[in-house]
Amino acid sequence: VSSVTIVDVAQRVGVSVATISRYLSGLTVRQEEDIRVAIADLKYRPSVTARNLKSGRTGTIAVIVPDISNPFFSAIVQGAESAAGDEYMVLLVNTADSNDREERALGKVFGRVDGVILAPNNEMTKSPNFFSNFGLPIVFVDRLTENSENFDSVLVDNVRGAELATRHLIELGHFKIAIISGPMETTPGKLRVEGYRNALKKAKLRAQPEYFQESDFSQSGGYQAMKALLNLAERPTAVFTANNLMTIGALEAIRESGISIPDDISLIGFDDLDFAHIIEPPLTVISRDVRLQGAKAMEMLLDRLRGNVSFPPQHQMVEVQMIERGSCAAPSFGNSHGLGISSSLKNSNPRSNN
Amino acid sequence: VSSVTIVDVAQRVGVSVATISRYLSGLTVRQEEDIRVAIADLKYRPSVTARNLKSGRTGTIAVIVPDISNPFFSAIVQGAESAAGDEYMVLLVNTADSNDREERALGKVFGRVDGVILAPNNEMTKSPNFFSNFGLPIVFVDRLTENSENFDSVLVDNVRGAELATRHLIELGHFKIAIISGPMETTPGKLRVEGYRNALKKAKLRAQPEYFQESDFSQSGGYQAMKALLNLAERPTAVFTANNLMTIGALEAIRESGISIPDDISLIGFDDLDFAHIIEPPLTVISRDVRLQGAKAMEMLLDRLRGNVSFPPQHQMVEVQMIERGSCAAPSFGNSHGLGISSSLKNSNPRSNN
DNA sequence: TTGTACGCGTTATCAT
DNA sequence: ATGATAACGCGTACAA
Repeated sequence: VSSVTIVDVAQRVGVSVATISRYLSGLTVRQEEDIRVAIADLKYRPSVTARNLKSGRTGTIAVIVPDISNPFFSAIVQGAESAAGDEYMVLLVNTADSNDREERALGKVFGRVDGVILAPNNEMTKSPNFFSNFGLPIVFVDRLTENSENFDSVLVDNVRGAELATRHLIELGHFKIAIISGPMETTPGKLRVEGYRNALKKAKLRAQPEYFQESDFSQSGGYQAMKALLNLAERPTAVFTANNLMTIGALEAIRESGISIPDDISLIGFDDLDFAHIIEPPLTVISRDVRLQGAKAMEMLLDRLRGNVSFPPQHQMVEVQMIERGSCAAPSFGNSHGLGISSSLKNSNPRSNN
Repeated sequence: VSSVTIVDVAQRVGVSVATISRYLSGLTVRQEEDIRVAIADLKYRPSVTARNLKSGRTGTIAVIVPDISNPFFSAIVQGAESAAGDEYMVLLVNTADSNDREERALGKVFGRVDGVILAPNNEMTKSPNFFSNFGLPIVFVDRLTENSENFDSVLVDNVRGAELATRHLIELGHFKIAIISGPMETTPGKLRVEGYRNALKKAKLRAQPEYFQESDFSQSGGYQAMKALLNLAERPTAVFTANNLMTIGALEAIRESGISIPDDISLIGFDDLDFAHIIEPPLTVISRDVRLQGAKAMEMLLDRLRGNVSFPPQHQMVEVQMIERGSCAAPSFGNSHGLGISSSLKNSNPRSNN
């Protein structure tokens, strides 16, 4: 676009292009001052593209996520961007939860970037193979794929987080504990169910199939799953929602049904919501530092890029913590199970609007 | 990275590089089949960088926003990304509300992108000059700068939105109406105040200085501003918060103070929140299609890029609409001040819900 | 310190 | 339809 090249500057000053190039690289040259003014005068800007071609590097890193509209992935992107520093910029791609789009995205970024931070749609994608072919550095964030153990990754402690949540409910006295889970073919989907089941097992509680709702990590999915749970003859007294969006959906369904948190049902979600402390009751959640997770992914990638390509794949984990607020309480046994009638009193409250 | 180039393929097949290049461009060549297998065999991938150098185009568009963690800007980015199509990818930059970083960002993206979508930090930045120097297509989104009328832009109808909100409060019977405004040096900050004042003027209401709180579009800013309003001797009966984040902050402050919405105070915000309908009471807001706005910006840019560089600067506007939910009601005069009885007849209608 | 000249991987022009 | 070759803009080894 700029059309004024290094030769224009050279001619203007009356030196060779090499001299200009050296000046640009910070080397000491004779006519520094003349060159400076010539550059300013001509409004010369070095061509990034030409430099890329020479150097073989692009100064760009791709961040590929399934759903930017999910605040979780926004935060990942934000963390990665902030950690990129002055040296690298981030190329953002949304795969819209489609494996097809994900693979095309990988094809599209190839050659434009020096590395990739990928949150794959699910574990079935063949992304790793793609990259092992070409030797592009890649780090997986939040989610893995088959064979991805050969690559760097930054996960969260999914199992522990889910166990923490479930145990909390158990300790409050619940035993009819449901889970609204993400897709079992995703890493967090699978592992959070594992944590849930671990906790039940340790408490010698049986994992009842009707309390397991596999959903899709979306708000509407969470809504429908919660609806289903509420329609059960013997509905759970507590539920663990496996991600932020589904927690919102579940909340919606609960609000709509007119039952109250935590009196009628306890709710705990994986990942905090920025309004969790504002609503009534404030939501108890399993939380983690998402931006940090994104930043760590970027840092691992930068390490690779800085030549330390040798060391074996690193697998980092971000800690979780439970933030107790007001959405979990001991179960009330007044109305509960026993004999099918349980839910008859539910429709006693005539809130129809909204 | 791939190190296998077009000449490798050419040698393998036994033709010249020109032939391979032609095959790649879709022209008909003799040994199509041989070439195909050679490419697959060698795992050859054309160098994007080399192509960029030749063509002078990068296939990339920069999207520069002040704060990706703000869901509003996330949605802008998302809209832009989705509208980019197969031809372009988006390079994301966060300026973290710093003019310095914004200008450095412009410098960094220069040469790497074919165009820019910019939401400037404020109207004081000299970004437009920067671009007019180099002739890089740019479209402003959501915010303008001085002299930016010479460039494409996609705004929202700020004045109308603010007027709508304020008028709604007036019609409910409020006359002690406060605004928590964004920075006056930003476009939405300035124009939403204008709309607020317009509405007051049309109703022959005086804009009282103590009811004007200039804040910074952040959650904590909204929180503090609302705190200040609540501490007033004669506190407002209604407040209009000029963006999403400040609405959240205001909500926090109100919750904390123990007064109730809408009985003690009415609240209406500019821009919807994804949990606005979940909380109690659900929030009345001025809403717009943010993703559409981002998508429009991208489309305008693509139009320019497709050669229609000639037509004069376009200034599009996205429509707003009010979504009435439950956070605004007629003022209750039980506890309040002296004798502004004027609007007493309005609270005869007990519309509280939805 | 400076200049010359080649190469980075492609595409496009010009002959053939 | 194909081949040779000159650009694209820059960095750098080499020689001076």
